[in-house]
Amino acid sequence: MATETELSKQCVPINKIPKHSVDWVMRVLVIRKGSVISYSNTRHEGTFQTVILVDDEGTKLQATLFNKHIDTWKDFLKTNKTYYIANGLLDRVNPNYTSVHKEIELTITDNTIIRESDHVVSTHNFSNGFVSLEQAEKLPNGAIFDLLCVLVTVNPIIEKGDSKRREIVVTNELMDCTTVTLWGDFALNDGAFLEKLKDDQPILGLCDVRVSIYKGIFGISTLPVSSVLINPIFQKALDLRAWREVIKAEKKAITTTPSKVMRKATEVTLPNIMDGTLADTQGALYKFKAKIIDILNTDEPWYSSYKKCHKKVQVKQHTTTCPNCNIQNVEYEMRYYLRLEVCTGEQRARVILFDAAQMLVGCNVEEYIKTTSENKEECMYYHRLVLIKDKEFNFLVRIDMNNSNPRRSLIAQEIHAIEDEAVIIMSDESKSLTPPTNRGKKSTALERHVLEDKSPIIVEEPQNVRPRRKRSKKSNALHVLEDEAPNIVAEVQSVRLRTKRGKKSNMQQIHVVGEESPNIVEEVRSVMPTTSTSKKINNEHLQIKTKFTKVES
DNA sequence: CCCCCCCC
Repeated sequence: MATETELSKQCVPINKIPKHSVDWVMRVLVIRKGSVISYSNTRHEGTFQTVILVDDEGTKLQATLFNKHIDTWKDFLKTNKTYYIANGLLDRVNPNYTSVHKEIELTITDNTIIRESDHVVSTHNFSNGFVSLEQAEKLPNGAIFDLLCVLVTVNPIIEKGDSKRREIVVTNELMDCTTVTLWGDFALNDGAFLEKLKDDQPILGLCDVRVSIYKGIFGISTLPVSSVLINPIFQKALDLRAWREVIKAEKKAITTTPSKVMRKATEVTLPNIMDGTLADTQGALYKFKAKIIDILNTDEPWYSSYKKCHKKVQVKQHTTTCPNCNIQNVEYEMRYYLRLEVCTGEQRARVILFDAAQMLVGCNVEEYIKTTSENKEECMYYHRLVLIKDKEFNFLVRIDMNNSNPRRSLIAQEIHAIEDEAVIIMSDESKSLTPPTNRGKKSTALERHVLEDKSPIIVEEPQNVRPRRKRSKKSNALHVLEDEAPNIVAEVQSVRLRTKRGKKSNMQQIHVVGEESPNIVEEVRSVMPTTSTSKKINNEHLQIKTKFTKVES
């Protein structure tokens, strides 16, 4: 048996292995180990298992184990660990199936040697391929890409016949929530694990997922070759995590940060809106700053709304009527209806908030009615509502043309305290999108898309929120390289290193996985910055963010 | 030696 050093010397990057060669050694990090799947077709029946590997160059390769090999290597090829693999069958990809590598895939044979390694596989190149949601949104339907995002919600699994799916909702600092549909194994296993973790709003690295546009709405789906990385530890992911920590420290719901529509809306002044100089385009949205000077219906900021037309229903004894639709016994629900008096200088206006009232109050209307009816004076939501008076807000409104009221009536679709936005909004949409490296890799059936950021408006690159590790003086070339690229250092590792003071850790994690024990949840928690650390990060982050200048959209 | 990618 070859020693680790010997194996190490023979190691070749995946893309440098000569075609048809059987004499090679690769060193790879496992980013996914799929479930064991049974199959039966006209030719064969049996079981197989798929593993996704990545090497130092960021090249991904799919490995398949069949039948007895699954059991042989059951304690090997574990997610987040590094292995030497030698003497596998490197075959051309089957064009009928998707693959993570455009040309080759690996089959584990009787001759295959697999050995666990202590080596830390660099995720530098691998992490370069990840794009943000706003970059992903520009991709055409069907494009395959790697995404970094923050998990917001996990919906229940839906099973229809043999098909299992589950929707999760993700976001990032500049995007609205986006739905990712997890299929099969991803819905069942990864989805269940994510559900446990969702309150921590983990950062997700979704590898080889696909753009899936339905009815014009941008969405994302997993493929059989996708991988789900939970809390990846490369720099891009840490940057996103730093943003999430800011939001958490501010005790804000990640979903109530200003939406993309809000950020992109044309900014006008309240007099502009009220004097009729703006084009009366139906449905046009305008953004303006104003101070709330009065809440006109503090007592009951809601109404009974017919579920179909949203107009107010009349409830008389046991019959409900929608005067608008002229129908009786209609189904209705309570809906916010908050009327505000706002002003900018001398200019006053009335603004109505329907569902947007939740952004001010902090809970849905049912919760609001319930808690205020129990004890209004002790209800935190009521207090929050009352406290909006005399504060300045950014409003996103549409002008209600159908109102019989001769005064223009403004309906707010979104509202955000200005003090809040100063913290959250960074460089707006122009935040420099770090151009992804041109990997140019293709999956078999579908073109793998690499975004070309032709003319990025570079405002200012954020500094690393985490201090770079000091360069070790006696380190060899590889170590220096790693020190210069802190994104390849596992956070789990760095946390341990900090506590263990210089003891070499054998951990190779590039992310926190959802494979097995519930201890992993604890692991995630332990990795989370402590309050003081996160405060520090926040401050640094904040300073960086406030340095950004706003650029016209 | 292979489930092929779905759905709202």
